[in-house]
Amino acid sequence: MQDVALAAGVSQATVSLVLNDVADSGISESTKRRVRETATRLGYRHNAMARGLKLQRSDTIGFISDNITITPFAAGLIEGAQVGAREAGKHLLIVNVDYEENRDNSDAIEHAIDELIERRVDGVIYATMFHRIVDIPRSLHELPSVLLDAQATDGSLPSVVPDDLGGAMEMTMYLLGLGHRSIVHMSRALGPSAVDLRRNGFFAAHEQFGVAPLTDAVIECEVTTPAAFEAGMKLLTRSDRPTAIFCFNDRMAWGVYQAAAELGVSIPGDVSVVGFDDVPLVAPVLRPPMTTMRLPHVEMGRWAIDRLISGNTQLEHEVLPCPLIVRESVAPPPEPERAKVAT
Amino acid sequence: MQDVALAAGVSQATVSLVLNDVADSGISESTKRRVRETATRLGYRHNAMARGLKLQRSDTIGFISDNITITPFAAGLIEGAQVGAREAGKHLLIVNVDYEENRDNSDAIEHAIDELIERRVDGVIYATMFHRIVDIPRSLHELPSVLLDAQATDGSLPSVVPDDLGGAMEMTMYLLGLGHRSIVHMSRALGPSAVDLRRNGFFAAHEQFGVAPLTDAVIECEVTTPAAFEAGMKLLTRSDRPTAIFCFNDRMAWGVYQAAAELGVSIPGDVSVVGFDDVPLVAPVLRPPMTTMRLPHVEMGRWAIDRLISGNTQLEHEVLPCPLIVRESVAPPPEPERAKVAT
DNA sequence: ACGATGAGCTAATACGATTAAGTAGCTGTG
DNA sequence: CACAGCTACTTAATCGTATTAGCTCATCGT
Repeated sequence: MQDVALAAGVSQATVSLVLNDVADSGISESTKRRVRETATRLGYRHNAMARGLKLQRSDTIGFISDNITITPFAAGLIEGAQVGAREAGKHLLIVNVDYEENRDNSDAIEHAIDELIERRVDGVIYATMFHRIVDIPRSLHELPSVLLDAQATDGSLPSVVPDDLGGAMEMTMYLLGLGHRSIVHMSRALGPSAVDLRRNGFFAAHEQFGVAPLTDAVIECEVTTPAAFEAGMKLLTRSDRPTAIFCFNDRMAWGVYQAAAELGVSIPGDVSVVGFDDVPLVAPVLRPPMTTMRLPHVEMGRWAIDRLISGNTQLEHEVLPCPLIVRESVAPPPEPERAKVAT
Repeated sequence: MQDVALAAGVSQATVSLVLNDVADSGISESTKRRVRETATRLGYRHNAMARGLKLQRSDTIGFISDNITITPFAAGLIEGAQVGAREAGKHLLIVNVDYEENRDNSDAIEHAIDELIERRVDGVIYATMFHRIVDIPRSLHELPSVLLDAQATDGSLPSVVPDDLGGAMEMTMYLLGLGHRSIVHMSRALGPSAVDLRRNGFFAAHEQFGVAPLTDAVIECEVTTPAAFEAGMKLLTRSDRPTAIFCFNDRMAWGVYQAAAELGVSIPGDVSVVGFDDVPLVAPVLRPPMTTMRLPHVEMGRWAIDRLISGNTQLEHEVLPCPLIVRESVAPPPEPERAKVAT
């Protein structure tokens, strides 16, 4: 700026006033033009660190996430946040932290937060790739923070999560509404919120509908396609084969698809199969395209950043709806063959 | 720092020397301890902006990428870069830019680069999600930059890309080596480097092996699972059905799997099917698990960041190998049924 | 002719750190 | 006892910007 000032024959202060378009600066148009020209000619670049130092803000938002690699979900969360940030003239400083369910890595997280604080980020988004409940590192309270796809054990921070409960309810109601009365929920052992909530939604829908769930309505296995395939093989060859299978997520549903294909069981003719998450590379390209619940990742990312930027200090806990994506894997239950007693 | 100094009864400079562990600072152990204690007690935090201003560096690397959302590849690239950055004490400032093949968005990219320069990032990684050739915005030359999964039209920047050519050759050689003589390459219209290179590799392998490729060895369709399914249906019902299908990527290969299932064609019994990319959620969980080439995303991300941090100014063009991941979708070609003339 | 007014700009300072150059006090030496 | 040399600090300049109070000068009204 000093150089530009010298070359344009004005003071450094003038350059600052001109380049920042300060209202009421009282700089004449001709000077403004001259300054701007010189700045471009000399290839002047603002120095965000100096400016940040003076202004006491960085226009940067920290984004801490676990295991970005493993899941296809990170992208949506990041994109939502990114777009919102750009609109507000902010940038995203993304830090990835490895997370394993059994390993305590709070050190790594604390460290990441410390570094963000040193950079004087305007706020922090703490995102997890699966909806779950987390302990909040103390230092997160030193600055505005929002939880993304997670909730605090002590509820001490605002957060945004998908409506797993409502989504699972809606999906189950949808199946019940079509006449299904023997629905199995294929899921994993309880633990992460997403698992618990979806299962609760499954039962809540039955209750609301006034239909008793099957006695062994839930079958558990690992959350992988091959594991779900194995489970599906058993399930579909049972004498009391259910008419609909509601899978915890799309990956598992795919496994059930594979089992059905192997056994010559038709979807949705013989059995309806639905998933959850709406993974773009999977759900719409299965044959037949799969009905599932969409996880509002982009919207959640957006909510988090907007919340942070708005400066709202209220302790909110936002639950965003999961839209039902109807495709072709669901049909009314097949007519029972033997007894067509009374229509 | 001033506050800490006051509270500890020393000068601000001393605090700086202590907290930065400056060698030969000649500060006594007792003073050091006292300063550190006071700093902790007062909750002192370094100010990265002030430090950056003074030191003229930000310890931050800009990461520009297109369409982070659409592909499952971004995660690997980012993770590799992230890990390398952390080891070097740097951070990643990630900017996402929308990219559509037909839309010129160089403005958005220029803008993103400008903002990174204003933040005085130590360098920029410019990543694309598909290996292709890009025009380099002028401003990228103002600071150290590396191209990730892309090459410059004018070759003016160092870059790292996967060995699509070599990978496709290796895969084709593998099939040829097993005895396959009628191999079809299912791909899309020429354009992006990945497409061209893999196709070239396919033909180069034939040449090197001294085997003439089929006359209509390449069939083109859209790069989606459903499109590949349609193409696969046609291909597998042809009278001169090939013994092996080498698909441009895993998504397409999946479509061929679907077609094979539909037609009762056995993989790999009747036809061998291979893909490319090794998409984690797809290739290993198909039935049977699919043989494919792994794209070294994490390694490329790592190479890019290391290259940037090393300060090496040489104009390198790194090509990283794609390992062949052998699973179960390949077998020797089936014995021809009619003519077992001369073994 | 002269003070008031306003337009158009500048000088000075602060933001929070790093670091080269100094200084005060002590010790050992010839 | 003078002084070099060391230890353990401190002083002060500097990085690039934003901002406010104040300065200069031309113009205007009376």
